Amino acid sequence: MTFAKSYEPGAYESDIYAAWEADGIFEPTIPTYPIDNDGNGKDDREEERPEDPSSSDTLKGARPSLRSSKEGLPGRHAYSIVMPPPNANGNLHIGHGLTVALEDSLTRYYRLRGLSSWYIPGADHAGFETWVVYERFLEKQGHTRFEFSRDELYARVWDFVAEQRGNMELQLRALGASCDWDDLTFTLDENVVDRVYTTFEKMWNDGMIYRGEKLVNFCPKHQTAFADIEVEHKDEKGTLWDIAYEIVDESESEDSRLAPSRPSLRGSVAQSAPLRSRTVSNPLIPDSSIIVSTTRPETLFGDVAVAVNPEDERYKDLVGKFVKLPLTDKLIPVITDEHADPEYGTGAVKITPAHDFDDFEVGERHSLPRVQVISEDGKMINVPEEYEGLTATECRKKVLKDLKEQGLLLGEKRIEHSVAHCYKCGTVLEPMLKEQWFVDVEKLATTAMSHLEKGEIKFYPENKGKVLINYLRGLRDWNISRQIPWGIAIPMFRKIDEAATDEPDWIFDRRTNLTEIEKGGVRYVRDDDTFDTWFSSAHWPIVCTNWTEENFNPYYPLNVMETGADILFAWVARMIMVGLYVTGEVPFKEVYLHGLVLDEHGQKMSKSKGNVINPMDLVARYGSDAFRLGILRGRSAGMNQAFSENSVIAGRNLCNKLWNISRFVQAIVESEGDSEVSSSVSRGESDDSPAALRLYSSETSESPSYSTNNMGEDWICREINECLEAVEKDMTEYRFAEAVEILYSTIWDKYADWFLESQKLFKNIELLKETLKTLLIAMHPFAPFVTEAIWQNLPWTEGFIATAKWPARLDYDPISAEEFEKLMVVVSEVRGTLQALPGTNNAKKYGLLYDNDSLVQDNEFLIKILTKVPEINSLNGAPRGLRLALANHELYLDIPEKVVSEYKDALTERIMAVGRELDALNMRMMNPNYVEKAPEHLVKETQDAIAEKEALIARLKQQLEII
RNA sequence: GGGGAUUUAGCUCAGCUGGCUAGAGCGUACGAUUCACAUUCGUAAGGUCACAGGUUCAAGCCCUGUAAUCCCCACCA
Repeated sequence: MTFAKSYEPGAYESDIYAAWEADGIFEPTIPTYPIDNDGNGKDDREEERPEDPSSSDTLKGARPSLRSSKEGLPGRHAYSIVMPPPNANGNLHIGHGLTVALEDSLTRYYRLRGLSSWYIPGADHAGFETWVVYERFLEKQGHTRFEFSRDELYARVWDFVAEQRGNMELQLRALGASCDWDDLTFTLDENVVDRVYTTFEKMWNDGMIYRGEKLVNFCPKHQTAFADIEVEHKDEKGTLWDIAYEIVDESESEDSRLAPSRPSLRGSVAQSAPLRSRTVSNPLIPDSSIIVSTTRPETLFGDVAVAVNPEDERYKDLVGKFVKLPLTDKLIPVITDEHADPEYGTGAVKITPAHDFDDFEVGERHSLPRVQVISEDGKMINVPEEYEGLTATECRKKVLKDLKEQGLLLGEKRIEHSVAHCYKCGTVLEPMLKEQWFVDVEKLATTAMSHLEKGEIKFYPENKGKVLINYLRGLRDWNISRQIPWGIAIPMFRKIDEAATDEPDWIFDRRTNLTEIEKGGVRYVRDDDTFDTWFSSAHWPIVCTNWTEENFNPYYPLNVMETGADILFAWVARMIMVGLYVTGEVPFKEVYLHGLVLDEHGQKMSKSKGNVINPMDLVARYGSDAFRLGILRGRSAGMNQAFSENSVIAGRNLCNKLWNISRFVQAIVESEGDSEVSSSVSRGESDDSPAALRLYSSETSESPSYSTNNMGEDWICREINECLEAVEKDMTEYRFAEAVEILYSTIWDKYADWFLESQKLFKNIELLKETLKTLLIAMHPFAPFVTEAIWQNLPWTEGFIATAKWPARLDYDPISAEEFEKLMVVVSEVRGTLQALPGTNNAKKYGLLYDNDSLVQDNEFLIKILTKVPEINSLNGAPRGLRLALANHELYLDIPEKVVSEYKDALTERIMAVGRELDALNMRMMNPNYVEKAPEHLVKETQDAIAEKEALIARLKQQLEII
């Protein structure tokens, strides 16, 4: 293969990925194995943070003996990370692009560091999301869900998803995700379902699962309930109506008091007995009524009380009395409850436990019945005949009209209040009384909090740990039932043999493939609901790593959980709770949360705004590496940050630069190097040794294959070492953008602009090879394709760069490296001054004169090539030309006096600028406290700087006088 | 009401343990061009670090307060 003139990602990427995959280099190398009889296999693990492999002896040397009796089964050296499973049914969006860029960089980095890295891919059945898509699909075909049984629907969606699947996996490959595809976990895989059932059974046996009649947020369109977290609250304008409830004389109502009943678990429509109509006071006189305010008049039929605040003096006398529910004969009591806010409206509030979350709680406190008046399909039930069957909206109109006619509607006003909406279709959610399965979260949350408070999980950004604790503190019981067929069936069966009174009403059974089962002669029917997807997703680290009770698993807990900050509560919190519950360990040691990718103006991407960026489109145009580099740029943990094509273009340019650097080095090696020399760099790994084994090949302190011959060479070694150190630190701290930035500047500004330029003069073949190799490996986690493409093109590298060994530090002479910095200052000053001179193309016109300056004298050719001045000579005789503004050098540009005088203004400005700097330094030294209290080295630095600037000013002034 | 963030160059963002003469990319201006790369090279301009106090020898960074922007949770009869 040869190097084309520019890097064409499209020509390499898919072949490279296929080669990686064919060689199985993404597979982890450490197996799990049974725990010994003593059962404490886990405890032998040494506390090891692979995130910090730079500490010298972490990776090299002694293969950790996890158990002396189990040779060859290392317990560390494992690095595991799971992919938040993308929807199996969809395409990747920009968020997935970021996810892969982050996670794959980590995976590749730790793979290069020699850890057995396992990036476990997944696909999500995305219960509700996919269901919505499928239902729409059904509708288009003229069908509805009600034509099919639950099992039929499940089978149909399975096929539907199977058709779509694979697309997403191809896209992940295109992004370079170094996943082990054999271990892809689908959220409906058998092992997932098994594990979920096991957990559910355990919870059931532990008494943490209960079936409760509670109010749930119910979407009338999708016919399913949601968890609190899935509800979207929006502020909307609404109307608040004042309605008079007539007060009934206590004595009259004594006999027909509405008996408060205990809310039974099953009793949904404990309807009060209808009461005969009776004479009442004049409704038009407010004194005879109690006025309540409501935004939902149609639910008044479900009212079971009117509540006032216990402190509210206005209603003291009314408490315990009864009021007549308008449009009916029902009498309901006036009760006291803190919920009633004396400041709001009239201070009296109607209580409708079956249709309002607060009222539900009030009802619980006062043992009030729950009267459901709106059914799941949105029709009125349990209401007077003339309202029966109306939709809630129709009913509202009629109720208002009828109230008005009776003079009971006393007022209305427009208000703004927040309304719960379906996050998918925007329909207003109806609080609905339903029996659902709930998880009692108290124990789970308490345990999770205690582990979090002990700092067992490190969060990036740090504050999210506290946010999570705060959330867990107020967590309410978790509704895990969903009324959609596409999901994991809840393994609970209800008794249908009425006669079997001794048997429990509900039993746990795994045979969810059957709608009806028999056990002990009793027949049971399957609950048709499925699990909330977060209930199964909460097991993700457990199921992806194949964690079991029996085996020691070096990949659990995960090293890191990387996911979106927006699902901290929905997912991360639940993984922690369930992980602890199932395994007793936190499921991951660190959490990195990324924010949203916004458009270039900081706006959220949305289809309606038309500002959606498709990552695959950018990959197609600029290459996978360019995309990855671009999206990591300027990004930090937890922040919603803008993204634009420009950053991808910058990434593309870097890839091309790297390509051309390699092309150039390769050309030098070919033209100058002889084969004998080049063979000495190969480092003793035989060609046929599998990649996996090379991971553990001992790292030795081999003597370098090169020697440095000039200060530029020492300098680049030093710079590369610093770069490596920075990248290692940045990766440990998840500072991806910084890692990319230091690589960018090292490769471009230092390696190409200075070192390679100087190598046009001095060619150090071995050093060129070694430094290029080092930079390529360091760059590989972020730009896997171009580095591999180059690696494969270079004749002196072997195997895949993807499984290469993270480079060791380069040897160099630090004094010589420091000298090069001085030379750079000289070169920059020459360039800058030439630019500032009037006229163009100055570099080629004027030579450089030095007086008694060994740095310049010794590096004449190097300076010439870097500044492009035509000649460099010793100044023989009196100074002439333009003196350069360098404190420690006697350097002149050989310029005619006429041109020099034109430079006078620039020179004056220069002197002023240095003067300002000098003043600031002097101010500092004049402060006795500074001299006394600041660290000694700082004071000395200041003194040195003053001396230097004073000397410089003196020289420049001298120059000015000459002009 | 409770909680969490953000505010630094025209734009998007770094700035970690206080030592800064505040950085990068993009953009802008000027210049270059056979010799790896115009997806290039060189040079430069561009800053009241939101504001007001405080601590300190020293504050972009720490403390107090203010303003603006944003997110999450709860409530809104």
